[in-house]
Amino acid sequence: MTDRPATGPEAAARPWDVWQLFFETTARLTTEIEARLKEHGCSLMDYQVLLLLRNAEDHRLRMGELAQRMVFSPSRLSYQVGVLEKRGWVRRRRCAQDARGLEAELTGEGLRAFRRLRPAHARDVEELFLRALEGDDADRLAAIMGRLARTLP
Amino acid sequence: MTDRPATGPEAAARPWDVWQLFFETTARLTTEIEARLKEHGCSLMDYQVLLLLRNAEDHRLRMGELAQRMVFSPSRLSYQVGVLEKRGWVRRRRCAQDARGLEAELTGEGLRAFRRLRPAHARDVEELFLRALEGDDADRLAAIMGRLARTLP
DNA sequence: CGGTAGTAGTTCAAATTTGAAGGAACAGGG
DNA sequence: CCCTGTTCCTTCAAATTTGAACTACTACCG
Repeated sequence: MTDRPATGPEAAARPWDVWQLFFETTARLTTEIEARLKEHGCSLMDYQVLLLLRNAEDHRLRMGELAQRMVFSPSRLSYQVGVLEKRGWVRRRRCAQDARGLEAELTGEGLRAFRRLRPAHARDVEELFLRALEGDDADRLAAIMGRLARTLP
Repeated sequence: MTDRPATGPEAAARPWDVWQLFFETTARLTTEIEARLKEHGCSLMDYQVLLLLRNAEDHRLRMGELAQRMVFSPSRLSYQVGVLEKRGWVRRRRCAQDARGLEAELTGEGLRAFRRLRPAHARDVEELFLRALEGDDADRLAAIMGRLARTLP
């Protein structure tokens, strides 16, 4: 008797191995996607900020909101927006409702940059991530990620 | 007719949404696990290096091999091992077979540190990751990650 | 009002990460 | 043996990330 009786055509994965595989694969995947995007002069985090702003109402988001969605600390977001601002892709505006707050707003230049970067990045994600998902993998993965997200604090 | 006909009880996930959810959830998960591990005075990358060395033959690995498995650039690994070395958890030894190379070796101190850290970290991974996996989620996730890994360059 | 606690972002120094450049050792012709 | 090209790792400067202050403003209570 082993601790892993064969229960089907696929042997059951050991929980800890699943974690390790998940962790390593995630790192490899994002590293590769990042490397390809950088050839076009943009980091993955730069791109994600542009994406979030583009999808936002009026192409703007409060700094705090943006930090939440990027899973960034406040200071990291502040730096990140600073970089994009210097590049002319984003602008900071004081928030009308709350004078403490700021909004990051996508500039026309930023929107053009996003549109320019999107095709290549979409192809990279398609090739490196989506293409590997077979059958209902995408739905299963989405369901699993959704459960993980809801469990998180 | 929409572009997403209902094909079952669960609506099909849009590919791009799956990618975004995967990306964001991964970030939240590792950020939280990292934060908890750090309360015990160790970063997640520190821990991963200790883990790889502990599982290696003779508790040693070539720097290059370690870099590959950590998905680290050579310079990043060099720095990381330097940190662990200063802490007394790892030692560098010149490689006998190839005088160009070095091996990172876990010290007794390092092994003790690993054993001290493991319980809490295992609980964190259990609570934040494994607990959210229902039914055959673990197997499916492992299969998907395996396919992703094999697709990567 | 005035005081007090809490919130939103920024800033600064220290730690980490990146990417280019360099030094030493192997490999394999010529 | 002596080149020449390659591998393995380190080093250095610049860019990024962290975490602890710090500033300005809001919210609420007396």
